[in-house]
Amino acid sequence: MSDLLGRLRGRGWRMTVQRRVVAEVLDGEHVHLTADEVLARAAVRLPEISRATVYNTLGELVSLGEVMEVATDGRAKRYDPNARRPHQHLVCSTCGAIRDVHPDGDPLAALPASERYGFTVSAAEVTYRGLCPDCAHA
Amino acid sequence: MSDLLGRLRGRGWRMTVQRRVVAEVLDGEHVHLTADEVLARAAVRLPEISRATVYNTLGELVSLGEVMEVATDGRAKRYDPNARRPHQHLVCSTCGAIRDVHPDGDPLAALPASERYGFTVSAAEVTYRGLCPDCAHA
DNA sequence: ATCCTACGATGGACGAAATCCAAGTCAATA
DNA sequence: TATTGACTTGGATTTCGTCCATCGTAGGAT
Repeated sequence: MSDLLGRLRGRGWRMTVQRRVVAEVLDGEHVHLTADEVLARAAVRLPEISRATVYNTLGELVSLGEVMEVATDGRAKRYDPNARRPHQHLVCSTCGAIRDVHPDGDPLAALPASERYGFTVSAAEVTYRGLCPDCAHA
Repeated sequence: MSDLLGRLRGRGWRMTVQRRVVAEVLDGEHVHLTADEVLARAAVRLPEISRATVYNTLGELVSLGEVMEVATDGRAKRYDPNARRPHQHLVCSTCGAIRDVHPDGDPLAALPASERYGFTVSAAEVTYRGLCPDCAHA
Protein backbone atom coordinates (compact mmCIF):
# COMPACT_ATOMS: atom_id res chain seq x y z
CA MET A 1 0.00 0.00 0.00
CA SER A 2 2.98 2.29 0.57
CA ASP A 3 3.20 1.78 -3.16
CA LEU A 4 -0.26 3.22 -3.68
CA LEU A 5 0.72 6.73 -2.67
CA GLY A 6 3.56 6.62 -5.19
CA ARG A 7 1.28 5.39 -7.97
CA LEU A 8 -1.22 8.12 -7.21
CA ARG A 9 1.44 10.81 -7.26
CA GLY A 10 2.62 9.42 -10.57
CA ARG A 11 -0.86 9.93 -11.95
CA GLY A 12 -0.79 13.62 -11.10
CA TRP A 13 -2.67 13.41 -7.84
CA ARG A 14 -2.26 16.37 -5.54
CA MET A 15 -1.24 14.69 -2.31
CA THR A 16 -3.35 16.19 0.48
CA VAL A 17 -3.42 15.04 4.10
CA GLN A 18 -7.00 13.88 3.65
CA ARG A 19 -6.25 11.69 0.66
CA ARG A 20 -3.26 10.19 2.38
CA VAL A 21 -5.30 9.32 5.47
CA VAL A 22 -8.13 7.75 3.45
CA ALA A 23 -5.65 5.67 1.48
CA GLU A 24 -3.95 4.51 4.67
CA VAL A 25 -7.23 3.57 6.33
CA LEU A 26 -7.94 1.29 3.37
CA ASP A 27 -4.75 -0.69 3.80
CA GLY A 28 -4.87 -4.46 4.32
CA GLU A 29 -6.29 -7.81 3.28
CA HIS A 30 -9.98 -8.70 3.64
CA VAL A 31 -10.80 -5.06 4.33
CA HIS A 32 -14.36 -4.17 3.34
CA LEU A 33 -15.27 -0.89 5.00
CA THR A 34 -18.33 1.24 4.34
CA ALA A 35 -17.82 4.91 3.53
CA ASP A 36 -18.98 5.78 7.03
CA GLU A 37 -16.47 3.40 8.56
CA VAL A 38 -13.73 4.93 6.46
CA LEU A 39 -14.85 8.36 7.64
CA ALA A 40 -14.84 7.26 11.28
CA ARG A 41 -11.35 5.78 11.08
CA ALA A 42 -9.98 8.71 9.14
CA ALA A 43 -11.49 11.11 11.67
CA VAL A 44 -9.46 9.52 14.45
CA ARG A 45 -6.36 10.96 12.85
CA LEU A 46 -7.90 13.97 11.18
CA PRO A 47 -10.97 15.09 13.12
CA GLU A 48 -12.02 17.78 10.65
CA ILE A 49 -12.18 15.57 7.57
CA SER A 50 -15.56 15.84 5.87
CA ARG A 51 -17.90 13.20 4.56
CA ALA A 52 -17.80 14.73 1.07
CA THR A 53 -14.04 14.38 0.92
CA VAL A 54 -14.21 10.73 1.89
CA TYR A 55 -16.80 10.08 -0.82
CA ASN A 56 -14.78 12.06 -3.37
CA THR A 57 -11.58 10.22 -2.57
CA LEU A 58 -13.21 6.80 -2.58
CA GLY A 59 -14.80 7.60 -5.93
CA GLU A 60 -11.46 8.62 -7.38
CA LEU A 61 -9.73 5.51 -6.07
CA VAL A 62 -12.46 3.40 -7.64
CA SER A 63 -12.20 5.06 -11.04
CA LEU A 64 -8.42 4.71 -10.93
CA GLY A 65 -8.93 0.99 -10.38
CA GLU A 66 -7.15 1.02 -7.03
CA VAL A 67 -10.21 0.16 -4.97
CA MET A 68 -13.19 -2.07 -5.74
CA GLU A 69 -16.75 -1.11 -4.89
CA VAL A 70 -18.72 -4.00 -3.38
CA ALA A 71 -22.53 -3.84 -3.20
CA THR A 72 -23.27 -6.67 -0.77
CA ASP A 73 -26.99 -6.05 -0.20
CA GLY A 74 -29.34 -3.11 0.09
CA ARG A 75 -27.08 -1.61 2.71
CA ALA A 76 -24.18 0.76 2.23
CA LYS A 77 -21.55 0.00 -0.40
CA ARG A 78 -18.23 -1.37 0.81
CA TYR A 79 -14.77 -0.51 -0.43
CA ASP A 80 -12.18 -3.22 -1.04
CA PRO A 81 -8.54 -2.15 -1.47
CA ASN A 82 -7.59 -5.50 -2.96
CA ALA A 83 -8.60 -4.38 -6.47
CA ARG A 84 -5.37 -5.25 -8.24
CA ARG A 85 -5.97 -8.99 -7.94
CA PRO A 86 -9.21 -10.13 -9.52
CA HIS A 87 -11.37 -11.87 -6.95
CA GLN A 88 -14.96 -12.46 -5.90
CA HIS A 89 -16.78 -12.30 -2.57
CA LEU A 90 -18.23 -14.78 -0.10
CA VAL A 91 -20.85 -13.23 2.20
CA CYS A 92 -22.48 -14.62 5.34
CA SER A 93 -26.25 -14.29 4.98
CA THR A 94 -26.67 -13.85 8.71
CA CYS A 95 -23.92 -11.58 10.00
CA GLY A 96 -22.72 -10.03 6.76
CA ALA A 97 -19.09 -11.08 7.13
CA ILE A 98 -17.16 -10.90 3.86
CA ARG A 99 -14.19 -12.91 2.56
CA ASP A 100 -12.29 -12.45 -0.66
CA VAL A 101 -12.33 -15.68 -2.69
CA HIS A 102 -10.76 -16.90 -5.92
CA PRO A 103 -12.97 -19.24 -7.96
CA ASP A 104 -11.51 -21.56 -10.60
CA GLY A 105 -11.50 -20.19 -14.12
CA ASP A 106 -12.89 -16.95 -15.48
CA PRO A 107 -16.57 -16.48 -14.62
CA LEU A 108 -16.99 -14.56 -17.89
CA ALA A 109 -16.24 -17.69 -19.87
CA ALA A 110 -19.40 -19.35 -18.56
CA LEU A 111 -21.64 -16.97 -20.49
CA PRO A 112 -22.05 -18.28 -24.05
CA ALA A 113 -22.42 -15.88 -26.97
CA SER A 114 -26.02 -16.97 -27.42
CA GLU A 115 -26.78 -15.56 -23.99
CA ARG A 116 -25.17 -12.16 -24.54
CA TYR A 117 -27.98 -10.45 -26.45
CA GLY A 118 -25.59 -8.22 -28.37
CA PHE A 119 -24.06 -6.78 -25.20
CA THR A 120 -20.34 -6.07 -25.02
CA VAL A 121 -19.73 -7.96 -21.79
CA SER A 122 -16.66 -6.82 -19.89
CA ALA A 123 -16.90 -8.13 -16.34
CA ALA A 124 -18.56 -10.68 -14.10
CA GLU A 125 -19.14 -10.14 -10.40
CA VAL A 126 -19.88 -13.20 -8.33
CA THR A 127 -21.29 -13.14 -4.82
CA TYR A 128 -21.32 -16.48 -3.03
CA ARG A 129 -23.80 -16.61 -0.16
CA GLY A 130 -23.92 -18.90 2.81
CA LEU A 131 -23.31 -19.17 6.53
CA CYS A 132 -19.99 -18.49 8.17
CA PRO A 133 -18.72 -21.05 10.73
CA ASP A 134 -19.91 -18.92 13.67
CA CYS A 135 -23.43 -18.35 12.33
CA ALA A 136 -23.82 -21.97 11.19
CA HIS A 137 -23.78 -23.11 14.84
CA ALA A 138 -26.46 -20.68 16.06
CA MET B 1 -48.04 -16.65 -12.33
CA SER B 2 -51.79 -17.33 -12.07
CA ASP B 3 -50.51 -20.16 -9.95
CA LEU B 4 -48.79 -17.75 -7.59
CA LEU B 5 -52.00 -16.56 -5.97
CA GLY B 6 -52.93 -20.17 -5.25
CA ARG B 7 -49.53 -20.92 -3.76
CA LEU B 8 -49.73 -17.84 -1.57
CA ARG B 9 -53.17 -18.74 -0.32
CA GLY B 10 -51.86 -22.20 0.45
CA ARG B 11 -49.21 -20.64 2.63
CA GLY B 12 -51.80 -18.88 4.74
CA TRP B 13 -51.65 -15.51 3.08
CA ARG B 14 -54.57 -13.23 3.70
CA MET B 15 -55.54 -12.34 0.15
CA THR B 16 -56.10 -8.60 0.03
CA VAL B 17 -56.78 -6.50 -3.06
CA GLN B 18 -53.42 -4.79 -2.64
CA ARG B 19 -51.43 -8.02 -2.57
CA ARG B 20 -53.29 -9.37 -5.55
CA VAL B 21 -52.58 -6.25 -7.59
CA VAL B 22 -48.88 -6.23 -6.68
CA ALA B 23 -48.57 -9.90 -7.62
CA GLU B 24 -50.32 -9.28 -10.94
CA VAL B 25 -48.12 -6.30 -11.77
CA LEU B 26 -45.09 -8.56 -11.38
CA ASP B 27 -46.25 -11.05 -13.97
CA GLY B 28 -44.13 -11.84 -17.02
CA GLU B 29 -40.69 -12.65 -18.43
CA HIS B 30 -37.77 -10.23 -18.31
CA VAL B 31 -39.67 -8.08 -15.82
CA HIS B 32 -37.32 -6.10 -13.57
CA LEU B 33 -39.31 -3.29 -12.00
CA THR B 34 -38.23 -0.99 -9.20
CA ALA B 35 -40.48 -0.65 -6.16
CA ASP B 36 -41.58 2.75 -7.45
CA GLU B 37 -42.49 1.30 -10.82
CA VAL B 38 -44.48 -1.43 -9.12
CA LEU B 39 -46.24 1.25 -7.09
CA ALA B 40 -47.02 3.31 -10.20
CA ARG B 41 -48.47 0.34 -12.07
CA ALA B 42 -50.42 -0.89 -9.09
CA ALA B 43 -51.81 2.60 -8.55
CA VAL B 44 -53.36 2.54 -12.03
CA ARG B 45 -55.74 -0.11 -10.81
CA LEU B 46 -55.83 0.80 -7.15
CA PRO B 47 -55.15 4.53 -6.74
CA GLU B 48 -55.07 4.49 -2.95
CA ILE B 49 -52.40 1.82 -2.53
CA SER B 50 -49.55 3.03 -0.36
CA ARG B 51 -45.82 2.82 -0.83
CA ALA B 52 -45.44 0.95 2.47
CA THR B 53 -47.79 -1.78 1.31
CA VAL B 54 -45.84 -2.23 -1.90
CA TYR B 55 -42.58 -2.55 0.04
CA ASN B 56 -44.19 -4.93 2.54
CA THR B 57 -45.62 -7.15 -0.17
CA LEU B 58 -42.42 -7.21 -2.20
CA GLY B 59 -40.47 -8.12 0.92
CA GLU B 60 -42.86 -10.96 1.67
CA LEU B 61 -42.69 -12.30 -1.89
CA VAL B 62 -38.91 -12.23 -1.67
CA SER B 63 -38.74 -14.12 1.61
CA LEU B 64 -41.18 -16.69 0.26
CA GLY B 65 -38.80 -17.21 -2.67
CA GLU B 66 -41.38 -16.16 -5.24
CA VAL B 67 -39.57 -13.03 -6.34
CA MET B 68 -35.86 -12.32 -6.65
CA GLU B 69 -34.34 -9.06 -5.47
CA VAL B 70 -31.80 -7.67 -7.91
CA ALA B 71 -29.46 -5.03 -6.53
CA THR B 72 -28.08 -3.14 -9.51
CA ASP B 73 -25.52 -0.49 -8.67
CA GLY B 74 -26.33 2.58 -6.66
CA ARG B 75 -29.78 2.59 -8.20
CA ALA B 76 -33.01 1.32 -6.70
CA LYS B 77 -33.41 -2.44 -6.23
CA ARG B 78 -35.35 -4.29 -8.89
CA TYR B 79 -37.79 -7.15 -8.44
CA ASP B 80 -37.69 -10.18 -10.71
CA PRO B 81 -40.69 -12.53 -10.69
CA ASN B 82 -38.75 -15.23 -12.52
CA ALA B 83 -37.35 -16.61 -9.25
CA ARG B 84 -38.41 -20.21 -9.72
CA ARG B 85 -35.93 -20.81 -12.56
CA PRO B 86 -32.33 -20.23 -11.53
CA HIS B 87 -30.73 -17.55 -13.65
CA GLN B 88 -28.26 -14.69 -13.52
CA HIS B 89 -28.30 -11.10 -14.77
CA LEU B 90 -26.63 -9.09 -17.49
CA VAL B 91 -26.67 -5.37 -16.76
CA CYS B 92 -25.82 -2.41 -19.02
CA SER B 93 -23.33 -0.21 -17.19
CA THR B 94 -24.66 2.89 -18.89
CA CYS B 95 -28.44 2.70 -18.98
CA GLY B 96 -29.09 -0.02 -16.41
CA ALA B 97 -31.02 -2.32 -18.77
CA ILE B 98 -31.26 -5.88 -17.44
CA ARG B 99 -31.55 -9.27 -19.17
CA ASP B 100 -31.97 -12.67 -17.59
CA VAL B 101 -29.16 -14.99 -18.69
CA HIS B 102 -28.29 -18.64 -18.19
CA PRO B 103 -24.55 -19.35 -17.93
CA ASP B 104 -23.12 -22.81 -18.58
CA GLY B 105 -22.76 -25.00 -15.52
CA ASP B 106 -23.36 -24.22 -11.87
CA PRO B 107 -21.45 -21.12 -10.72
CA LEU B 108 -21.19 -22.69 -7.25
CA ALA B 109 -19.00 -25.47 -8.63
CA ALA B 110 -16.26 -22.96 -9.46
CA LEU B 111 -15.54 -22.30 -5.79
CA PRO B 112 -13.15 -24.97 -4.49
CA ALA B 113 -13.39 -26.19 -0.89
CA SER B 114 -10.06 -24.54 -0.12
CA GLU B 115 -11.66 -21.17 -0.86
CA ARG B 116 -14.73 -21.66 1.32
CA TYR B 117 -13.20 -20.81 4.71
CA GLY B 118 -15.58 -23.13 6.55
CA PHE B 119 -18.68 -21.40 5.19
CA THR B 120 -21.74 -23.42 4.25
CA VAL B 121 -22.10 -21.97 0.77
CA SER B 122 -25.61 -22.22 -0.64
CA ALA B 123 -25.91 -19.84 -3.57
CA ALA B 124 -23.97 -17.86 -6.13
CA GLU B 125 -25.23 -14.66 -7.71
CA VAL B 126 -23.52 -13.56 -10.89
CA THR B 127 -23.87 -10.12 -12.42
CA TYR B 128 -22.38 -9.71 -15.87
CA ARG B 129 -21.64 -6.10 -16.75
CA GLY B 130 -21.20 -4.50 -20.12
CA LEU B 131 -22.80 -2.25 -22.70
CA CYS B 132 -26.10 -2.98 -24.36
CA PRO B 133 -26.25 -2.64 -28.16
CA ASP B 134 -27.82 0.83 -27.93
CA CYS B 135 -25.29 2.24 -25.45
CA ALA B 136 -22.31 0.67 -27.25
CA HIS B 137 -22.91 3.03 -30.19
CA ALA B 138 -22.95 6.24 -28.16
C1' DA C 1 11.70 31.30 0.55
C1' DT C 2 7.56 33.45 -1.00
C1' DC C 3 3.79 34.08 -4.03
C1' DC C 4 -0.09 32.39 -7.06
C1' DT C 5 -3.72 29.90 -8.40
C1' DA C 6 -6.15 26.05 -9.74
C1' DC C 7 -7.37 22.03 -7.50
C1' DG C 8 -9.17 20.10 -3.42
C1' DA C 9 -11.70 20.39 1.24
C1' DT C 10 -15.58 21.81 3.89
C1' DG C 11 -20.25 21.35 5.84
C1' DG C 12 -24.77 22.11 5.31
C1' DA C 13 -28.58 21.66 2.22
C1' DC C 14 -30.65 18.53 -0.70
C1' DG C 15 -32.44 14.17 -2.77
C1' DA C 16 -33.59 9.26 -3.50
C1' DA C 17 -34.65 4.92 -1.51
C1' DA C 18 -36.47 2.53 2.00
C1' DT C 19 -38.34 1.86 6.77
C1' DC C 20 -41.12 2.94 10.81
C1' DC C 21 -45.24 3.87 13.36
C1' DA C 22 -49.82 4.77 15.30
C1' DA C 23 -54.29 4.66 13.81
C1' DG C 24 -57.80 2.96 10.89
C1' DT C 25 -59.66 -1.04 7.92
C1' DC C 26 -61.05 -5.47 6.52
C1' DA C 27 -60.49 -10.87 5.27
C1' DA C 28 -61.31 -14.96 7.22
C1' DT C 29 -63.12 -17.83 10.66
C1' DA C 30 -66.81 -19.15 13.94
C1' DT D 1 -72.72 -11.06 11.31
C1' DA D 2 -69.74 -10.39 14.79
C1' DT D 3 -65.14 -10.66 16.02
C1' DT D 4 -60.34 -10.14 15.80
C1' DG D 5 -55.85 -9.85 14.61
C1' DA D 6 -53.51 -9.32 10.41
C1' DC D 7 -53.16 -5.80 6.92
C1' DT D 8 -53.12 -0.99 5.04
C1' DT D 9 -52.33 3.85 5.22
C1' DG D 10 -49.64 8.16 4.81
C1' DG D 11 -46.65 10.96 6.86
C1' DA D 12 -42.47 11.18 9.54
C1' DT D 13 -38.03 9.35 9.84
C1' DT D 14 -33.70 7.07 8.70
C1' DT D 15 -29.99 5.86 5.74
C1' DC D 16 -26.96 6.60 2.16
C1' DG D 17 -25.14 9.54 -0.95
C1' DT D 18 -24.63 13.96 -3.89
C1' DC D 19 -24.40 18.94 -4.71
C1' DC D 20 -22.73 23.48 -4.20
C1' DA D 21 -20.74 27.93 -2.75
C1' DT D 22 -16.97 29.17 -0.24
C1' DC D 23 -12.56 28.63 1.85
C1' DG D 24 -7.91 26.57 2.11
C1' DT D 25 -3.67 24.77 0.39
C1' DA D 26 -0.13 21.88 -2.54
C1' DG D 27 3.12 22.53 -5.52
C1' DG D 28 4.98 24.94 -9.53
C1' DA D 29 6.75 29.59 -10.75
C1' DT D 30 9.60 33.43 -9.51
